[in-house]
Amino acid sequence: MKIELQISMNEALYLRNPESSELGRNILSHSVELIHKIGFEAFTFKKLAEVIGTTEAGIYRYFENKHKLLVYLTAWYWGWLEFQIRFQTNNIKDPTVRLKKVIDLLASAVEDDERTSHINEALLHQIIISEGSKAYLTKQVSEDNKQQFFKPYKDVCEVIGNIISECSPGYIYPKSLASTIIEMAHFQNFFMNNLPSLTDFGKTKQVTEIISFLNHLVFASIKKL
Amino acid sequence: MKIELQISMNEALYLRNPESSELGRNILSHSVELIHKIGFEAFTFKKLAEVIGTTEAGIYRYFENKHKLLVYLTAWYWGWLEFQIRFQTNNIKDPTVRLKKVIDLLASAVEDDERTSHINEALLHQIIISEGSKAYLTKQVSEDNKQQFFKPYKDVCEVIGNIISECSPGYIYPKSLASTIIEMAHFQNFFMNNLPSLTDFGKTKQVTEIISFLNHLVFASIKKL
DNA sequence: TATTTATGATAGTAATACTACTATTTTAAA
DNA sequence: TTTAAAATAGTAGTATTACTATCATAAATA
Repeated sequence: MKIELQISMNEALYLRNPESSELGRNILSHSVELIHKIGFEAFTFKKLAEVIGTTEAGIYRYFENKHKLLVYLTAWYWGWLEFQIRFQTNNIKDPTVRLKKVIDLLASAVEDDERTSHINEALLHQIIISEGSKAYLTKQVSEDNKQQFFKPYKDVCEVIGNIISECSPGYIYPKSLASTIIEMAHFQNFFMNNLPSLTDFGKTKQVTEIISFLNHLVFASIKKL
Repeated sequence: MKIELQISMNEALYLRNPESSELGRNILSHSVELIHKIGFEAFTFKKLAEVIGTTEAGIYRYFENKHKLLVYLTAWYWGWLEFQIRFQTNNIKDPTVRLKKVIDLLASAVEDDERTSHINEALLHQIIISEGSKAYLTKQVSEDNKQQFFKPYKDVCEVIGNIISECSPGYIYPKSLASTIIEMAHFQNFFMNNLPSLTDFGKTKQVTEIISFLNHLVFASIKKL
């Protein structure tokens, strides 16, 4: 039996639901590939339309502009990741074990998830690493936030913050520590591969080392002194 | 006596040295103001030229494009900050005290430095917080890195990494911890002001709380167990 | 004084980021 | 079954962006 995994998206992110038609799904899958290939700055709706074999205007019927599309893709990613976290930590009693599992999920290279047909999660994970922060590092961040565009990201942060608090009820920075490990899971990966002298993993370039670093950082922080 | 502070810049960052002429210094000072005001995405050389009262072509004689200008400004900032760190930690024996001072410098709101006439460090600090990562989160990061554009950033990271190692010679992630506190000094500030639920400082919005968080994070991490 | 150098003004091009309009197909109601 | 509404596709056009090139003039310097 094949189970389809549907992630419910904020309707203000699109003009027409891209999950609802062939063209829409093509926009999602090919935008992931194209952004991964040429980077978000060089990515345009015209180039995307050429790849898909449709017209620029066709893309604009689904997304207002490329910023909205990036926010859509990041929101999708965080929604998908929250599901992964809930699924993979389900039935694990010990919050410490759950927290370790979360760090694994955040930092590990993602494999393409068969349950979501059109989006390649492995490529999307790479995009989140190198382009993800651009979704909120803008002048419109507050307006976008009012429209709840970043809710999936904040939800993941909250879930992780809650596990941290479960591990260590007295720790007073659970949310900041959560956002720190989320961001660092990505930044240390980017640095390791592109600016290796900013990390201690430049020689081996192993994600497992990032995981060890993050585990040490987190468990040292929440330990009762 | 007024002492001028000159930061030596990588020559590949500009076409004509902006420190060498009135127009060049105007480009620097007004680009800081304009990027701060409208954000890097909306910032164009045409708008900058209008503000300064010159022409677009005039700006292009100094900088190849706005990306190079952003990289210039971030490199300038990190050069300036390294000087601040060396100056303010000079003659302090205890590496622990030095490390605390560094965290203060990274996270604190900057005041305009009288010794650098044209650049407003307070505004530049805000730009680094919200736009700084865009200098390296690009497809050209490796080429830019080969040209040493990020050396000032890496130097600051190395200085901090060395202090960490001095505090705790056995700690095996000094560089990654250094890049973590640098990035988090900025990201926690951005989150606190724009996406407060990602932090524990949303109520007071006090930079001192970020400093406490970072101090706890760092000293818990490097403590011998 | 001659000459390099910096700035200014104007124009032009290709690409980007859209919007508007028309044609066609699909669906759904009368 | 006819007809009208709705969705989709394609064409064309505009304003802005991101430059480049040219020429004139002013200032600095040799």
